[in-house]
Amino acid sequence: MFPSSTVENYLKAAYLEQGQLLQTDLVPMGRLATALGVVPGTATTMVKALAESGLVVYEPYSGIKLTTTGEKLAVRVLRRHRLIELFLVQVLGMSWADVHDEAERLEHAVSDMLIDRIDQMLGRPETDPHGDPIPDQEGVVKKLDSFTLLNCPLLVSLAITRVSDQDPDFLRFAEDSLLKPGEVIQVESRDQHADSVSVRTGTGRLVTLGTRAASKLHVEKS
Amino acid sequence: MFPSSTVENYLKAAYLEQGQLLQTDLVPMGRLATALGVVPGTATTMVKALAESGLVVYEPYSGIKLTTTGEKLAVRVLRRHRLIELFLVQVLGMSWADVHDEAERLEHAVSDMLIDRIDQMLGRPETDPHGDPIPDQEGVVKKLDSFTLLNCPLLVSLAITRVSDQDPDFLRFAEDSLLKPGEVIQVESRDQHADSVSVRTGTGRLVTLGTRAASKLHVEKS
DNA sequence: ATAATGTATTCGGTATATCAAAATATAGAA
DNA sequence: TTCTATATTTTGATATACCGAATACATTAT
Repeated sequence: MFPSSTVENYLKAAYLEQGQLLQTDLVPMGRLATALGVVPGTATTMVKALAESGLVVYEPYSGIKLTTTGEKLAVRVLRRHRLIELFLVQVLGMSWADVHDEAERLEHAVSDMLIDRIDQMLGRPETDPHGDPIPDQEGVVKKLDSFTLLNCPLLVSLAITRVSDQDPDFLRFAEDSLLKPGEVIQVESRDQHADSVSVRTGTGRLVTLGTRAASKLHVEKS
Repeated sequence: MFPSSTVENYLKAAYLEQGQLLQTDLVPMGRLATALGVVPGTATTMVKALAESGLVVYEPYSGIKLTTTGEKLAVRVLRRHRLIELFLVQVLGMSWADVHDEAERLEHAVSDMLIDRIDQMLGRPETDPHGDPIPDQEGVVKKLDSFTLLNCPLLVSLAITRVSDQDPDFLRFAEDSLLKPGEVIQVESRDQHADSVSVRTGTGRLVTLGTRAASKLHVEKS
């Protein structure tokens, strides 16, 4: 059968969590439950059903890992989500700060036919409004961006490529500070003890960010 | 709370059925169940819940009627549905034959904000691709069209205003026969015994329809 | 090695939405 | 009026997805 919205959300969450794991390759239950906004017990129950359907591998007390099938489905959901986000910004003129929530619901409702049409209309784009890569029809995801404001070289011209946070308030702040993808900036200095990073924006304004925020801004040499 | 997709579908179906009742003003359970593709027992259970929530008035063994609240909700769903259909045709270039099913899912996923943007982008349209009226923001539905091919005058120039069937195959047939909304035609003759109606299309071609099909084509003097 | 801590799992329940089949009501025919 | 056909309701189950609280496990600190 067709995966329910809930199943799609579990797979998507597992995929995204998997992408930012450090040591192991298993996503622990707690992470998954938090990401989905459910209590751990619910995640356990659901994950067992997903394992039953061959979408994840479940190691009790350790965590889960997507199977090839599960990953394919997750990537397709991500493709829909990101194409919709870009469509909403480019065609409907919505703010990049608001498109995430809208896409969160639409991603489960659009047909493959419609998504392909949108993809075509947008010219087969490679990234969404936040700079996240859009998987292609075959499910291939371009893995790029090496630097964040925390580990990039100082005093060289850099272009923002990605802002990895979906909170509308943070996104509006980034927009107002000229830190949207595409903007050119330069990191002036980092202060280990102050836990901060100072950035010179395109207009010459100096913005100081905490490392938490700085780690969300990805750049490449420009 | 917010109505579920299912509740929205029940209200929408009730509204549409209510609109084509003849004698009574109560939609019988059977009609509702058929429209929704569920067994009668399911409809009964659900309708009791809807009555509990004050969305319908339920008369056991007779049928249901939407309350003011229920009707408002139904009309809002219909507004979303029809605006989406038109958007898919006008902006995404989809065929009018295919947009119904797509809209059927999207209508439950779009926000009011997005719908208003779409409405604005389309120039506050009054009808969808099938000629059905689009309720405005306040929920006012323009009730028009008086004639169908079954009761319109013969041998006068008429414009198709509405095609009241959502079956893609029928819609494709109508399109191919130049019987889409906007097309100008003329009814040549009706034959009671043959159960048929003969129509001269814009190109001078003669198309003969059964009364069942003819009743789905609405016209106005042009 | 054992206790304490934090994470996971299990268990008993709930809400929503559905079906199949049995029971019952209504309306029309005999 | 009684019978019968049709429509409706009731009943008992099922599937999905969730919560809260009790329990079990694993790891870390003592």
